[in-house]
Amino acid sequence: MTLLDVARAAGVSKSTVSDALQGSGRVAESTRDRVREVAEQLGYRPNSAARRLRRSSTGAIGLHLPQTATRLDYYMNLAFGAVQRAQEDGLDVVLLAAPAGAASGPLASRVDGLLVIDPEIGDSAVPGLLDAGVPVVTGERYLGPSPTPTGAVVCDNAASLTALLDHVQGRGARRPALLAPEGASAWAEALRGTAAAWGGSHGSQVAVRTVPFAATPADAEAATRRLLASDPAIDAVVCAPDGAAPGVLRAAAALGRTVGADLLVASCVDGVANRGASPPVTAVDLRPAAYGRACAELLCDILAARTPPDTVRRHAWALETRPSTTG
Amino acid sequence: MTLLDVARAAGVSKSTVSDALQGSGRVAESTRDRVREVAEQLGYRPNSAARRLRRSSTGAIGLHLPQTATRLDYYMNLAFGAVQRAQEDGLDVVLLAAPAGAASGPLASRVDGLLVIDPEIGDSAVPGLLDAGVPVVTGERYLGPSPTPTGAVVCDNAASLTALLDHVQGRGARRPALLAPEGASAWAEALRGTAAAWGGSHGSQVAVRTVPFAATPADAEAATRRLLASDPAIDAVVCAPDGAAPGVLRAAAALGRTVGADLLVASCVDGVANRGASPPVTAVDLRPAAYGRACAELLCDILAARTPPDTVRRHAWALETRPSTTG
DNA sequence: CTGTCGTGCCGGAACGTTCCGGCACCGGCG
DNA sequence: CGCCGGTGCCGGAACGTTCCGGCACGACAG
Repeated sequence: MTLLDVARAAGVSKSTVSDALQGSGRVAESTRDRVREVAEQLGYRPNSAARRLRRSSTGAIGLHLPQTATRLDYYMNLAFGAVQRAQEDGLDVVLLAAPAGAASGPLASRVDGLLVIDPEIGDSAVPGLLDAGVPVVTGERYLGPSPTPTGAVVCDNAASLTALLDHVQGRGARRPALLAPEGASAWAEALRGTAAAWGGSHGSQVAVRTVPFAATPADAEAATRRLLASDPAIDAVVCAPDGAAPGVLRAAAALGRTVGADLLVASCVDGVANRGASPPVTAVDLRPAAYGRACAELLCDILAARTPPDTVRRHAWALETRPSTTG
Repeated sequence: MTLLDVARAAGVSKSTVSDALQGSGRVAESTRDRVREVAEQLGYRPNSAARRLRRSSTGAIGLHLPQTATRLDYYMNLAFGAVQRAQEDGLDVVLLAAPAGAASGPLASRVDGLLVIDPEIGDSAVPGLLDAGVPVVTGERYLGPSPTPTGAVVCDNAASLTALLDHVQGRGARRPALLAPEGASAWAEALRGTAAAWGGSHGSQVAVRTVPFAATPADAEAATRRLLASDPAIDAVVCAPDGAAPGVLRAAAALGRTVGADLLVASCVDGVANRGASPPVTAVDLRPAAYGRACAELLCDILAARTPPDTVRRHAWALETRPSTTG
């Protein structure tokens, strides 16, 4: 079932069929309709390999997630959002594993563009991806040296953490603390900077402790115990990493604190762990599916030359207040 | 940088270059080495579109995950395992979102084969995938009508649940209960059946309650409260869904039970939620990354005609005993 | 009636690879 | 010396698409 078959059936040439179906070229409207109908009826499906060869595009984009992603449902949602958006432009999304360009073929001939989510300095695959010779969109900025400018979709982490701190202050907290992720990601940097700035402008220092980028509840529990032991006046804990807040709740319970009353708890990343906790935990909803969609959309726009390759867009977040801070 | 460029540089014809690099055809070993060297030095990368067109294969496989997967890090691990294995055969993995063959092109021209993980009867995308005209490997069996036989990698869920029940019995439990997932998946069916069988052969009925396929801790907590309220003699709870076991722990704590002592808790799916819980929860480790790898490997073998398309393989699990059952 | 222009369609050449048939060459045998 | 089989390499066709140049034809102005 090729273009030629359709052409024969419709009594026109393959060029006309191509033009008719593509919407390009000069084709009479009547012919176009007829061709479309014949193609539809014959169940014609363009051969993507031939199309890609001719157009010298691959019809696919690559998606790279942090190695730690294997733990976070956040990235799963993001991935599906990206797939949905890419699909609207007829693009496939191929999942990139650790040794990106190594074993398999060259990236450039396999994808038209790349989505690199939360690129960390320590991730050895990232430089190769940024330098693959295809347009790149990063989710959050890459803080390392970048050979070429890339597009990016960024969250205003400063604003969201500020909102969180303002919120707990509004609920009576006087000495908030932050469990910040380690690592040199844009996210980690922004949180630390914002905590310091907020402390400066509000007169009360924010106590900052470091936990792993992909902290487990156990990590958060241990960090919280140490934190509250060293400074019992802490009356609010903002736990940055996804899924770790339940650990804060456990530590609070163990230390006889009442979450929502004498200890407020919040998280910088919303997720099922926060919604399902007891009490449910106030969090910043980064809306991962929409975020993935936004990244894919930007890349599609860049590929279609609808926007310059170094475009930066913002992604909106929302504060979800729950009993862990509202009592 | 095409085959022709390499050919010119090496002073041979494009056919010879192709043969030399592919390892096919009759080429003198010396020529082969020289061509390889020239290609390497020139940084030649085969154009995948041209290759695919000529070979009429796409060089990619599709991966379909349950819609509920967006919650489970289990599937994320599985996906990465599959990607790694596929990469070893030079295949890309494209992520398939909900409306699989609808908006975008026809599946058959985009992928050489399909991985359909935990296919549920209720998933409307599944029949189309099974019927896409390419080899399919399912992770766990599909219980609905299948137009053509598919390959499958299965876990012995009966054996693993039996092992779990035997384990808690060995630790003194006399009245175990199961929080089984709803839905018509092979996994759900196997668990229910096994619970009934185990109860029959051990003289003590296993109490079975249904929770959502992708139950939250809150779901599990509520179910456990109802369970223990209706039957206080229950002394072990096996919680099937991934990530929900912490809810069982919360319910136990609220009802004054001591987990690991007068109430044993275990899960049918291991994950970070079990390892990081307090106390850590005994679980069946399905080794998702290895599982994904096994699925991809089977598909690769089928595509390479190394094994028949309806091959079924087993995947090994391991029981991880932790304080929630060992005290 | 002739020249010009625009519309609608077509033929053919690419895109880069694989693979088949065939040619030249060489050594061995009758 | 002529024939034959095998080895090593090559040319060309094909895969299915897109896109460019061009041709035929009708309309319209001069």
